[in-house]
Order: sequence, then structure tokens, then C-alpha cells
Amino acid sequence: MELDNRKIIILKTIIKNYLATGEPVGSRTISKESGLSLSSATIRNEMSDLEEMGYILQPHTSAGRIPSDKGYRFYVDSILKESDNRVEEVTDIMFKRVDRLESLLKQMVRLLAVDTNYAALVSGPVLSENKIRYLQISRPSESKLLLILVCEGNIVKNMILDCQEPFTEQEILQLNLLLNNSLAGLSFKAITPQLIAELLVQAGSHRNTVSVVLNAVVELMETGEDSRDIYTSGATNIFKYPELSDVDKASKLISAFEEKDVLKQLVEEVSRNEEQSDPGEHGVQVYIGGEGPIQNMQDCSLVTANYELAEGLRGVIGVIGPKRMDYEKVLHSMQTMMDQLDRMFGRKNEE
Amino acid sequence: MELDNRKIIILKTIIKNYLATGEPVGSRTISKESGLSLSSATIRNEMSDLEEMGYILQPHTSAGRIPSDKGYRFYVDSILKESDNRVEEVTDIMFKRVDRLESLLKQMVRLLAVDTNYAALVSGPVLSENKIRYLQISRPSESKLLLILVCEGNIVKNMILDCQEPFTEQEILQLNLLLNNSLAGLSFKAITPQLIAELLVQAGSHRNTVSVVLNAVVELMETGEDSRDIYTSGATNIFKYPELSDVDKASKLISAFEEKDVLKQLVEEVSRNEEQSDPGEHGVQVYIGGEGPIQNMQDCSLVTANYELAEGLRGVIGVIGPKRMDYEKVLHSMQTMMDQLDRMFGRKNEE
DNA sequence: TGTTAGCAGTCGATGGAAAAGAGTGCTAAC
DNA sequence: GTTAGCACTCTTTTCCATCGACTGCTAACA
Repeated sequence: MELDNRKIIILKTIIKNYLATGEPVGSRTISKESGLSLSSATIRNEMSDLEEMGYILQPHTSAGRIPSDKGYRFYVDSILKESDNRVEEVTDIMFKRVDRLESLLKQMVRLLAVDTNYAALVSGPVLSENKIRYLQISRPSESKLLLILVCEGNIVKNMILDCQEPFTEQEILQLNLLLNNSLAGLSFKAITPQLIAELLVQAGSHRNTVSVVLNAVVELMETGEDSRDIYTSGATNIFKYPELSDVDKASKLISAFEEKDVLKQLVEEVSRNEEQSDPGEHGVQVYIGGEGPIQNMQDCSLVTANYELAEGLRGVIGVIGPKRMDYEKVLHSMQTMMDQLDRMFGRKNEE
Repeated sequence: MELDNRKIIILKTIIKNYLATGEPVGSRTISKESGLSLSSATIRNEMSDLEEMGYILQPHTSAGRIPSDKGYRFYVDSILKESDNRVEEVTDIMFKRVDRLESLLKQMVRLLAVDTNYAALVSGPVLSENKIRYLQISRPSESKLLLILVCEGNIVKNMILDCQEPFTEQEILQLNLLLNNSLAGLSFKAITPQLIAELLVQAGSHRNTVSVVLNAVVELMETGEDSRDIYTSGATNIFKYPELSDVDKASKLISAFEEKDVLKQLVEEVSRNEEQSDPGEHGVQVYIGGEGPIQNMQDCSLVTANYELAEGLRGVIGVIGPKRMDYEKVLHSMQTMMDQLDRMFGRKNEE
């Protein structure tokens, strides 16, 4: 059997309607709303076919039809094909105050949640592929060493180290010079054992301290990996969707949004997937049902995209909602948000 | 009418029972469980009195009694009086890995939530009364200035400033010296306009830059105020309490826990209250019903305490649950947690 | 005078039957 | 190929009777 034009229209009508109401859609409704001048009986025949083909299904005998995963998949694909000439809808309220990346991300995620009526999340950018731009050690007190690390994208990290060793001002200056000359411009992965050994030799009498510092540098770069911040908003939106709002499911979901660990894993997996896929626009991915990273969220769908603030400084943005998510709206919202980010950070902040 | 001993026992029995079950308590139950050898009829008479006195109330005619706010208040007060010889119950799993304050606080709040079965929150410490220990500016690139601020308790803050002005190495060293000499040891409030003016004079030709830097310092100190982090855990515990778990109430509460703004305000108010009260142990406060900062959470109670990591570096820890909270347990858990914190940070980390 | 047993009455909770409602599938006619 | 109509199915809602948990009151008792 073939998915002819009429079937497509009916399928889309079913999905749109279900997205809007959350209720199974009956033949009469479609007859009235599809634009096709067909009676409910005819529609019923077509629906029978669609069900047989696996695009829709019936929760119980006397109910209307709801889209199956295959149906959703079809719908999303067809949207992705259409989505070119998009008009801006999300306005600039978005960036009232951009002074800090964090508040920017928070605003983004809140906007996304409000705009879509689903739960939204944004991961802070991660700098695994990122490069050291500048680093510096200094002496805030006699027994401490303060290590400052500035990375691509002006991400600043710091760590306080214990250090009893005496230093003259001069020595600290030299140390800073040495470290900057050898490490600036390097990515995390470029700090190889060989490089470290080399530096230790050059460090001369302060090799112990240098060793400690280098370890700290590596640790700081690494903690970017697993301690990526996750901002969320609109977790309670899930109560708007009956199929998710029984206490058990809701508790699980909301806990995931509160304790960020699950979301972190999820983001990790998503960004791993993205690397493999072709580096298209923003690597939009849609996971339906228990696919991929959301195996534990059987009744949810997840839409993600990647943003890139600067070379190698990437993060993930996502929306979690019921399967009957308004994919069109969500994809559009995300697209717009990505565009905004591009415009703000574009290639222009290479400095 | 007087609250005699027998009435007190009955009242306590009612409250304890209600805390455990969440159900209104009837006269027969009390007759069996109070330890008093009285028939249910006698208890009924006493309950009538207690209701008249406002300690308990009846949700509807044919139900048992539940504690009123006045009843809870009485109960909490009597616990606070008794609570001296407390035994340790919370073990040391608490501090598996202390390397970062943040993860410590996260662990604390999680533990508190698991331990009490209510929603818990901890505010990151705030340094309004805190002092600058060390500060430093440096030049990560030609057009930028990096300002590093180390405060009491080794809190490190930073900010990147735009600065086109040329500097020699020497000048930066001098500037650092000047700033450290004048600002180290000062609290936020001690940075007066006079002081700033003075420094600008001393800065000579670089007064513009110094002005920018000083503004940044003030801003960094200030942002400690309103951008205090809030960590939460166990928000979904509220589903365990029927009186809070209808969608409306739950949504509100959980939203508050997700978007931290409400909690921030709450913490602000709590710490303001604490300042006024006598600086007892940990300034434990109990808000019942719509009292004080939780006016919007009619059906909840809030228990808070203050912790102090170092001179002037304070935060708030709290538990939010239904009015029928197990106050005894919560107060005890908090106490233990505070003790742990004291032991860890005590006065010993004055360095 | 304080305590108790017993009984009538109230009110929410429970459960099951009946009715209503929404949809389908099928058949026969157009 | 399309449609009207009807029988059938299954969920949802409504209603009502019953049950159970209490209380308040009264009368009896120590």
C-alpha cells in the first residue's frame, strides 16, 4: 500500500489535532477539519489503512487514533524538509542583559520553556576541544598558590593550591612566562606527558611546584567535561500533558530536572551523537519514545540542537516533552534561538 | 481554660500521630496510644476543649482532629526546649569528597532531603560582610584586563574588562601593589567613595583604568549578594504528602524549586530575620503556614538554620515540607548537619 | 464531680450499576 | 469510490446505596 497524498493529509491532520488536544482523534473530527470534503466513513477507511501501515494506532477499540512513533517520525521529517523560509518570531526580549554567559543561558532556557510549553534545558558550553589562551599563577598568601586559566571564549577558571615552597617575585614572573610560552594556544589534549616532562626539565629547581601546577591545569581543563552546568526551566510544564502527569512519571522526570546528573549524561550522549553525524546546521536531533539517550523516558520525546559560541566551545540545547510534542513549533523555536546565538557570538568574537 | 498536663499529652499524641499518618486523628486512637488509661469518650471531652482553645481543628464534622498552626507552634516550641542531649545519627557519608565547596553543599542538601523526606535547600555562602584577601589584575591579551579577587574563605571571583590603554609590565606590578595595599582586608562596605577618590589620585596617569577596576571590584562583591547560588534536592518529595500533591500546589512549589528566584528571596528574608534575632546556636527558625517568608506557601512549613564557614561567610540551609512536618526529626537533622559544618570549617581555617 | 458506655447522627469514602458519549467496523445503497 | 446508518465496543461520568469513622450527647456509674 502506498502513502498517497490524501493519506498524508489525513495523517498530518491527525497528528496536528492530537498535538493540540492530547486526545485521540476520531474520523468525524478529521472529516470536518482536514479540508478534504470527505465523510467520516471514508476517512475511517483511510484510517484503517494508516493503522495497518503503522502510522497511527488505537489506544482502545472505541477510541480515535493517535500517532505512532512511525507517524511522529514521518511528521518531523516532513517539517525538517519544509523548514527553510522561517520568519523570526522570538523577539529580542531575549537578551536584555548579556553581561554574563550564565545569565544568558538561563534566559535562553526560560524563553524556550515558555515559548514551547515544554521542559527545556541548556548545557553550559564545554571546552574539551578548547584552547588555553592565557594562564597565570600568583601568591595570594604565603602558603598558597593561585592558578588562573583563561580559555578560548574568555572562560576563566581558577584553583587554589597549597604550596609551602618559597618564591621570589622574580621567580613567579619567570614561571608565568615559561608556562604561557609553552601552554598558550594548546588544547587540553595537547598537554601530553612528553610536554609535561619537557617543562619539568625547564623548571629547574621549582620542578615540584610546576608539576603541581600542571596537574591542576589538566584537572581544570577536565572538570570542564563533567561539571558542565545544566540550566533548566519549565519542568512543571509536564503537568500540562496528562500522559506524563501521574505522580510516578512526573516524579521521575522532575527529579531528573532537579538533580542534574541524568541530564548531564543525556547531554553527553547527545553531543557524542552529534559529532558522528554530519556537521549540518546545528545538528538538530529528535529522539522519540525510548530512543537513544532517553531510554528511561518512554513517554517523552527530546529535541536537541548544538550551539557553538567559539571554536570548540559547544553546548547543547534541548526540549523535553510528551511524544505528542508540537515538533514544528519546537524545531522552529530552537532554530530561532540558534540564529540569535550565532548572531551574537558568530565568528566575530575571535578578537 | 488551662492547658493542663493531660491536655498536653493528648495534644502531643494527636500531633505525633498526624505527623506519622497524615490522617486526622480520632478519639479512639488516642485512647489506645496516648498511654493514658482513658476511654475514648473522655478523650473526646478533652479534645473538645483543645479545639475550643484553638490547638486542634476538625476538617469536617465526622473526621478526627488535626493540629492547627497554634498546635504546631506549641509542639515545635516544646521540642526546641528539650533538644539538648542529641545523639549523632547522620554519619560521615556526608563528606566523601570535599574538594569543592559547591559539591559539598550539593551533598549536604541531598543528604538533608533524603534524610528528612522533605524538600531541602541550601544557599551558597554570601560574602557581603566578607573581606577582600587579595586581588590582582593581569593582561591576558592586549585589549583585555583580567581582574581576580580572592576573598575570605578562599572564594575566588573574576571579571574580564575591556581596556585599550597600554601598560608596561612594571606599571601593572605597581598597580597591583597599590590595590592590594589599599584594599586587602577591607569588606565590601568599607570601599567608600572617599577611598575610591583617594586611590584615583594615587593612580596618576592610569586613573581611568583604576576607576574601571574599582567599579568591577565593587560589582564583584555585590554580585555575591544577589547571585547567591541555591542548591535544592528532593523537590519531588512533596508528592508524598497528599495535602501538597494536587497539580496546582505541586506545580507552584516545584517551579519555585526550579527557578531559584523565589528561593533566593526567601533566603534573603530568612537571613535578614536571623540578623535581628539573638545570635544563638545556628539561628534556627521555623515558619509555619503562611508565616513570614513563605506567605505564598500556605500549606507548607519551613525550617531554616544558618551556617557560617568563616567570619562573615554565611549561608542558609532549609527544609520545606507540609505543615505536618516531623519537626523533631528535621530540627535534629539540621542540627547534626550544622555540627558537621562547624567541625569542618570551624575557626581553624583562619589560616 | 469526673469517667464511661452507648447510641444517634453526620459526612466523606467506596463501589458498583446505569447511562452517556465517543468511535469504529461493516453493510448496503448510491 | 463514496456515503449513510446501524450495531457494537469500550471508556467516562454520574448517581446512589452502603460503609465506616467520628463526634456529641445523654444517662448511668464510681
